[in-house]
Amino acid sequence: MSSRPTLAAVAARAGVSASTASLAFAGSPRVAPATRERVLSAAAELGYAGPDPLAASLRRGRSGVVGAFIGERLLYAFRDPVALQLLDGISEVLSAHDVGLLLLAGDAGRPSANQIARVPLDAAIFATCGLEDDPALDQLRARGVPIVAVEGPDVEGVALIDIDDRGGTRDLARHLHDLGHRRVEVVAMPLRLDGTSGPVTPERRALAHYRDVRHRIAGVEDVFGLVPVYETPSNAVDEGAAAGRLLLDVDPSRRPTAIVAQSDVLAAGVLQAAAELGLRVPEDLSVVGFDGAELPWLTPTRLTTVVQPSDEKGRLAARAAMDLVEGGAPTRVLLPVELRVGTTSGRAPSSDRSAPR
Amino acid sequence: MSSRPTLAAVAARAGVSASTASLAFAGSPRVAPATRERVLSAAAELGYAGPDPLAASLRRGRSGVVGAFIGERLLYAFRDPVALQLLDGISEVLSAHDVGLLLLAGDAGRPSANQIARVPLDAAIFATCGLEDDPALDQLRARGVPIVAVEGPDVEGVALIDIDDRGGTRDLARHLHDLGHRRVEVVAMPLRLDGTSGPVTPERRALAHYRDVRHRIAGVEDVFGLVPVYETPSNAVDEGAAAGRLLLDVDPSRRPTAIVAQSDVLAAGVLQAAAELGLRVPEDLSVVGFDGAELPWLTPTRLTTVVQPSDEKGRLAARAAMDLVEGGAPTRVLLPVELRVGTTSGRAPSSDRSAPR
DNA sequence: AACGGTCGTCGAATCGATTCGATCCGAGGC
DNA sequence: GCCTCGGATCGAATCGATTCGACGACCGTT
Repeated sequence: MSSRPTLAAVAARAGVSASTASLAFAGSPRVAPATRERVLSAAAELGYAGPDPLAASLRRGRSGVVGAFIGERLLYAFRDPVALQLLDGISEVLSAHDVGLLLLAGDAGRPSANQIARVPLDAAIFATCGLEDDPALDQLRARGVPIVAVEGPDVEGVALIDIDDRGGTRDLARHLHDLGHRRVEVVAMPLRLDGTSGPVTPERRALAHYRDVRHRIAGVEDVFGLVPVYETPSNAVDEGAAAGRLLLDVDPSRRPTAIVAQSDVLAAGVLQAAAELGLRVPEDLSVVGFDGAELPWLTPTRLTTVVQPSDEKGRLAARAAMDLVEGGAPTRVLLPVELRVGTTSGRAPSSDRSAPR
Repeated sequence: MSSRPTLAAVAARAGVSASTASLAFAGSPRVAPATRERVLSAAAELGYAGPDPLAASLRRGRSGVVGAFIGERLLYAFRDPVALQLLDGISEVLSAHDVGLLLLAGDAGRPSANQIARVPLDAAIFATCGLEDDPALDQLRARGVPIVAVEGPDVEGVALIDIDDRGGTRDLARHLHDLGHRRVEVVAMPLRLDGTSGPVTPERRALAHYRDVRHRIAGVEDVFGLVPVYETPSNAVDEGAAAGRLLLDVDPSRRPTAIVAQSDVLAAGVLQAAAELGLRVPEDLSVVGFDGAELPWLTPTRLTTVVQPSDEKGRLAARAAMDLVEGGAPTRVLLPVELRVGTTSGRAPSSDRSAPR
């Protein structure tokens, strides 16, 4: 009936002071083994399960919890294999430090200000959201919570983990160019999460929230100049398929010979659309993706893509977070990516082919 | 340079007592609007972002954090669409209460005792793990943390959210029986997470950790009696495919005419294996799943399956957790499921057919 | 003018540990 | 026999808020 026993109660029963009991639980070498034993068995008798994490956190000034901000609703965010690997990497490192991982994703995709205010965070990782004007960002900074951004907002005082989106897409584009492709179109991930889809206008592009999306467009343009970009409302297979149908179901003379999807998931959708329309890949159409995600159901097709180290990204982000907690200064990292040629890219159809280089 | 301002500092600057300042931040109606204003602007001037969650939590005795235990490593757990929906449901409800969701999954799949001890939890939800002898369970109970189990451990004092696994599989089995199937085999999810795969012996079955797996076997046996059960090491498409290859690549006279996969994900794998072996579904083989998961890449195939309300399960679990936090008594819920006949089940091949009933 | 009732503000106790410097004790050195 | 040293334990301050009962002032009654 009475409330749980406290450290003081245990100490009293063991005949030691609270400070000693605390030391005993912390496993300090300054307490004699025999004493520790006494304390521990007193605790067992009282059903004391160890120091209250809340009280300990308050005193220590650390909560042992790191928050991960997910830009979308959980359900959608984790359909993305890259987001999943990222989070897995984060979780792996945090666990090793006995630190908890708090998921922050609201109903509308964005955690409420209230929620952020109530939750004790040692650090925050912006995992799949890239808003420089995110209100949560200011809120956290005001509170003095260290922040790590993964391909996220590039702001003073924030640690940054980036991958070479632009270089990677450039390699991809060059690969296609070498194969003789000249009519290339891009299927883009959302530029911001407002449900918009369709051809991307310059105005729209100026509104882009996500740096990776911008960079992945820029990489293609480095090689092909201005290309049509079609924005999907969400990074999902079916949206890729929908975009694919629109771009491919046109007069063959206007049909692109290659599609650069900004993610493997979108690319899978485009492949699906191509199959529906009876287009052979890569004979009639090349499709390339980005991420190097594991999509077992794609077998035996192997997507031409750019492999990024998603899990390493997560691990680095978590380590950066732990570093900041320890008082380290924010750093920036740029991770390399690697082109992986699969079975979905080939020479441009002969009627369209230009002599390579 | 100096540390963050405290409530006391803000109060001093506003010329009120700490208690009043606290009331002001809490939005209590007992504080005069003018005073509240003074406090708020004093806070703004000092760069005070609101009461420290840790201190507030300690005093209140609530941390505003609910933990979700994931039985596996994040990466694998969330490949399962059902787990994802479950978590999404949980997240939705918790967000509405301004409560944070802490993911507990260790490197080896199991959070370390240390991690659990350090993290302040108001309640814990056992989301995708069903161990009655989980050490974490005892640890949490000792600490007095309320627990909700989702198809999880059935223990005194724990709230339980269950679905009708047995009834659902029974419906599924009856459906197959009505179609004339007599040689039926089960592809099971892991009975416990130790990497084992292969035919399930009675001894193995006794070791089963997961109630849903046991119930889903029992449901089939209610109709067909003892049937061969093949255990997969992990609930994933490729494991389903591997199992499928083994069970289907045998002499046609011994080949099952129907396979009951314990999840849609496994069923998808079996379908893949069947395709590789040139078996037509449902003409040569019927395949049924469980869950009613959304697997967009399966289109246009529609799996015959049992639909369970995964998201509702999550929402109920979260509500149960909030209830327990408020001091409510643990309850048990059994959610209904519904058979959904798709395109993957049909009459048993004529050579095998027995006259239905 | 005394009194009852509100409304707003304040004091003080409390939540449950951690931690640093001080203290105490016995053993060993000279 | 006295002094020192080191290991074990203890006291007291502290972390930063919340909350309840008390208190003072002001208003309207009778």
